[in-house]
Amino acid sequence: MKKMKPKYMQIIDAAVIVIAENGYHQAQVAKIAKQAGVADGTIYLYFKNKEDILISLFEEKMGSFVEKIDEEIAGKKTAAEKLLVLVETHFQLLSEDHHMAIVTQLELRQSNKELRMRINNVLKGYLQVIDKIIIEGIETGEFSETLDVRLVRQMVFGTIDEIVTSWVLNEEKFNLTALAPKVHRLLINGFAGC
Amino acid sequence: MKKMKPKYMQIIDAAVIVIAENGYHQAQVAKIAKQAGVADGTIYLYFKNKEDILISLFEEKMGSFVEKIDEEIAGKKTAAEKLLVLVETHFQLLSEDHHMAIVTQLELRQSNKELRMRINNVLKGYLQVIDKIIIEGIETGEFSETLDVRLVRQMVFGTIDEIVTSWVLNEEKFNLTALAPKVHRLLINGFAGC
Amino acid sequence: MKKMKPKYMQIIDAAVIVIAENGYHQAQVAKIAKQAGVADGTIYLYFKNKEDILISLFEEKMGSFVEKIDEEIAGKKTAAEKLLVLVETHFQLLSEDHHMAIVTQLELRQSNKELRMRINNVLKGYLQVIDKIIIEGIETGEFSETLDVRLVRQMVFGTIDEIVTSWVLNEEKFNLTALAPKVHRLLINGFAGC
Amino acid sequence: MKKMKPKYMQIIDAAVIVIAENGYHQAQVAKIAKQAGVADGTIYLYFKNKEDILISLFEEKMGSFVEKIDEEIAGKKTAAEKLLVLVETHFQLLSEDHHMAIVTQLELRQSNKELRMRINNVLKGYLQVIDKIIIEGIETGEFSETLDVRLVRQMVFGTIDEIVTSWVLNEEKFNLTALAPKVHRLLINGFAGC
DNA sequence: AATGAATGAGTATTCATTCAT
DNA sequence: AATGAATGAATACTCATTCAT
Repeated sequence: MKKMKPKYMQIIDAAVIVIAENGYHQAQVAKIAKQAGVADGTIYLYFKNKEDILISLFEEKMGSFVEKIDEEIAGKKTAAEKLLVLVETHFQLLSEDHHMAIVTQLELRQSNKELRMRINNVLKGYLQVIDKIIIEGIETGEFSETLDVRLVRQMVFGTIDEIVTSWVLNEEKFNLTALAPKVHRLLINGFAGC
Repeated sequence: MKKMKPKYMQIIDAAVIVIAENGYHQAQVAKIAKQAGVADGTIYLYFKNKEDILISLFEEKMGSFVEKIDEEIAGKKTAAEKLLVLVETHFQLLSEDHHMAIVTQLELRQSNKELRMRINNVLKGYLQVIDKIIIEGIETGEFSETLDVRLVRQMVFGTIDEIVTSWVLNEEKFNLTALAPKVHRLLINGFAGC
Repeated sequence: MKKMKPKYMQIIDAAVIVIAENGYHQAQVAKIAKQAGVADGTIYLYFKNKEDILISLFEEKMGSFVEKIDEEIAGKKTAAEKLLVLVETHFQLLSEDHHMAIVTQLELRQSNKELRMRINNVLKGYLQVIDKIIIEGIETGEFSETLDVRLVRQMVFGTIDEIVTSWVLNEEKFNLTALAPKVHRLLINGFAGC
Repeated sequence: MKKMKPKYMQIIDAAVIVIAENGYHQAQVAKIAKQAGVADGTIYLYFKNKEDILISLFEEKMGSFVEKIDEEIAGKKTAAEKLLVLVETHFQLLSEDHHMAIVTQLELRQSNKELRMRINNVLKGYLQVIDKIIIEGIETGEFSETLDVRLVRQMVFGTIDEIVTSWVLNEEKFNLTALAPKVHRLLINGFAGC
């Protein structure tokens, strides 16, 4: 399995650094190879092409992202609590990884439509985690039983994503994680705050 | 004033079509010129460079977008009503303009960071419209007085944007405008639906 | 006769200024037109094309250059004296016209081979003045009767031209005209200075 | 050291041929690459940009030019003899290399001012060879002790250059090398031929 | 497995010239 | 005579990918 070979992750980590520091359009394969300490051609022993590096990067990172969130959620009882932990952990993980925050929120979005659709596919694993929480909340009666799960998921993800992007664009000047409870309350209660 | 010259809008409209149909990275100046029915060089009588076409495109379209939403909102009394109209009109306008929907939700996001920051600047006008509604709602007591305006705005915009993008990615298979009331209810009342 | 029309010289004078101040390759027709205070299209009522402006420029300026030198030489008796006056006047006229010095020594040499051959043709009038002095000197016995007129003319012109070019490249920091007697002595007596 | 790689000189030699045969402004990079038998992109592995090819071309060729002249001069005793050999070798080397003659006398002068000043810099090595001869001649008493070295050098170079250019413009119809003794005598003795 | 030299397709922009008014 | 908006041909350079070693 190629993922076991040390150079596989070495190249992916190099890609994150190069993209974060140079921007998507300045992240040439040669630069990634240099950062990874391998020859240009070596890249192609581990990845089909440049796009494959980016997809794999997203898959690997998003995979462990979802794993960590799953772990954190596991112990929580109510759906509301789980949602809070999801928002908190999402904010926390990106706060801790400056490079990944830039790459996911800004740089990877410059990829072409096709690549973005494949990235969206990877994202589905995360969206399912959100869906599960919503469905659980509806079933336990915590959330309104009339909720449209897809719409709610889009509200949750859209809100979180917009806030994180804004935080990155503002050069991460404020404490993102601290916002989690307020965001959670907004999502649960809406404007009314009933 | 350059905007009065017919070829100015002619080129911008051509750019929208070419970008929507070919994708951002396949939207060569020559293609835009051909679509607009002018010579390549004529483009440069009206725009400084290619980037200037894209900025101008966004300014012109976003300008009339905000204008139309402002008009629709004008007659409404409550902040909640205004918010509904905003969501409705936002959905409506993009539903009516297939090409612009693709361009704003998918293609223009592939532009480089600098261009995107300039686009964000144009977007501010729209965000201020949202802010005004929120502030009005707080002042009239419709909305909770503890709301963090920025966060709320990010929830509103992030939610709308995510829904529209998802609609475009799904090839506009469902009726977007019809979702407005449900989205509005979600934003106002949250999951609880009190 | 087109040369009588005021705009003809107006455009030529504008070309000298534009070329001197912007360089040959930055001297666009539009810039010359603007400097001359006419529309771009008007240029083509007086000149066949851009090259024709440059040829005409050189013809007009070189014409009056030769005329003035002829006048100065007229009164002199010996060939040696005439040669001194020629060098002196050549230096003097270019010292007085900063723009023309730059245009003739640096900028016009960047034109293509064909244009340069046509310019060389115009130059022949000047070279004949030199030839006449040499021939007269040989006939009066002032100069060696074994002189190869063409070679001597090339030495005279090559020397003068190299000195003027060097003076322009040095940003005209020294008094060019003051060099004339030394240059004259060198040409007449060579290194030996017998 | 890049100069050791065979393709470096291969490209430079191709550039000389392409420029000589097509003219400076028709010497596209693609043409040079084709003539050199390499891909367009390969050019940029050896040269920073097109201008760098031209500078390097001049440096390499002028370097060996000066070397050869230095070698020829080495065995000669008097300054006058050395001057003769310099003129002779200068004429000889350009007679032997039709392409370089065209390139140095006609084509390279069409480059822009900045490139020309960098070329002038390379030329300084040659001018110093001339200077050394003049200074030596003054010190040994062969030449007048009142000579202005810079002026004399300009006379020598200006004369040689003008003669060679004229020879190239006349399509090299006469024997250039055979002129050396006459040119030498002219420079040494001037018109008087004492 | 690893290398890195070589490849070659692809594109924004300028500017001399024209011609309808 | 004069205008100036419109034209469209022409070109250096980058970088993902390959393949001989």
